[in-house]
Amino acid sequence: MAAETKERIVRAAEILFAKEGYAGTSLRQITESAGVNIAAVNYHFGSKENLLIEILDRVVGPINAERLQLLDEAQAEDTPDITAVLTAFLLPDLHVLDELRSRDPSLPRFVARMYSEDSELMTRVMGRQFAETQARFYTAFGSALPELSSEEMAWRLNCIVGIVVYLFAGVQAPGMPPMLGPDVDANLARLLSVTVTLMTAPQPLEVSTPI
Amino acid sequence: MAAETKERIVRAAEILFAKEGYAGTSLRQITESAGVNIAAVNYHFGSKENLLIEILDRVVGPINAERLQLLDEAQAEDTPDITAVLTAFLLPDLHVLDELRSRDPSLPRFVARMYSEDSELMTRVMGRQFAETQARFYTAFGSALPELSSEEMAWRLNCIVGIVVYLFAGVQAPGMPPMLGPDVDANLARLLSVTVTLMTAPQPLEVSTPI
DNA sequence: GTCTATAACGGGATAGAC
DNA sequence: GTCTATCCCGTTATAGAC
Repeated sequence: MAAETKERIVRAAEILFAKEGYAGTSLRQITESAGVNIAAVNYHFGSKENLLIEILDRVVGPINAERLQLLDEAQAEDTPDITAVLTAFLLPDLHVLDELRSRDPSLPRFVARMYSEDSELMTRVMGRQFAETQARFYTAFGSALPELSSEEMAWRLNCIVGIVVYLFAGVQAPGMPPMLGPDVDANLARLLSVTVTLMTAPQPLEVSTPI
Repeated sequence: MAAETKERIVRAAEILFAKEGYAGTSLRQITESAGVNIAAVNYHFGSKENLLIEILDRVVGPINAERLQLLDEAQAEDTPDITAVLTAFLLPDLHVLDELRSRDPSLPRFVARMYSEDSELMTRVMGRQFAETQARFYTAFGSALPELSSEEMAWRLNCIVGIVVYLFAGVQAPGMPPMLGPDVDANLARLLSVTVTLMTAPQPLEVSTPI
């Protein structure tokens, strides 16, 4: 029963963390929602913080793994163009988002929350997860967009990360349809149409500083 | 001393909320950091939640006020083009971001946090603040981009909001320069170059659904 | 391996003196 | 308007029975 109890805790905790935040969720809520004893979290994970780390790794890990795999495939034959590199970057996000959403509609927000939480813990986990991926993609984007300064390229890539994080946040203005539909391919196409344009926009002129 | 004590509490609390989140900040932290008595929050604001609402209003209110004013000015003579409307939309963000940053480097993150917190409270405050602004800008963007479907227009505008929220979050990859420099005009120019391109990208084709 | 019970502590809020 | 003292509750974590 050990494995099942652990799983029940993880499934309950990730939803609660997504809805209420890490600090806003108590072990009582988690264990009650999971239908396990209140002592089970500390028995199986050692502490509330270790539970969060496990959940973070489970969510972020697959994104990076698929990103690197898609980039490998795109680079197998020749230098991929910007659409191919962006697809390798974005598609894993949409897959994970879809998987999270299918488990619980509020679950994707968990990822967005990680980005606006500044704690030492988040920086550590996210940094460890994203280090390799970042270097690989910076190089790939640089090859696909040789005319762009690397600084501007990184800046625009950050804009795209902002858009993706916002998708995960699932912010929905009243009366507006959700930003993502049920079809992953359609979502990707729409996202590519703006992000490809964004990355290939002409390099802006330096603004002259007044005297 | 009443007014000063209230101010001291607000200034201390907004920084702590930005750094640790609402749930992650205790009244003891706030009052200690403000150098006031622990009972002062409940005396001046009634509750911790009312304190948050006051801080939220103070941050979000000026953004909307300036947005509407700039839009009024842009619409005074004739129908403004997309750059003018986007400037009215984005410049107030950069102003507030700059003002927050000058008070404390971690303060802008407070705004980003509001977007990823899903609580009933956030939805209520943000909804009340943004309702009028949203309607006015949807119309203005529609006039500036008549060839775009209103649904696609709203979708892209959401992408821009995502970028702006990410700017407020101040996420900074290791070894990368911050996304915003000290000069507001330069920041605006850079932001406009990608957002104008994003909004004026050709309308994507509908993805045909396979049988 | 899982439970109950409880320890040890910190949380928000308030009563009442000054 | 500001303080001290305290209430009452929920928090994480653990000890020990089963």
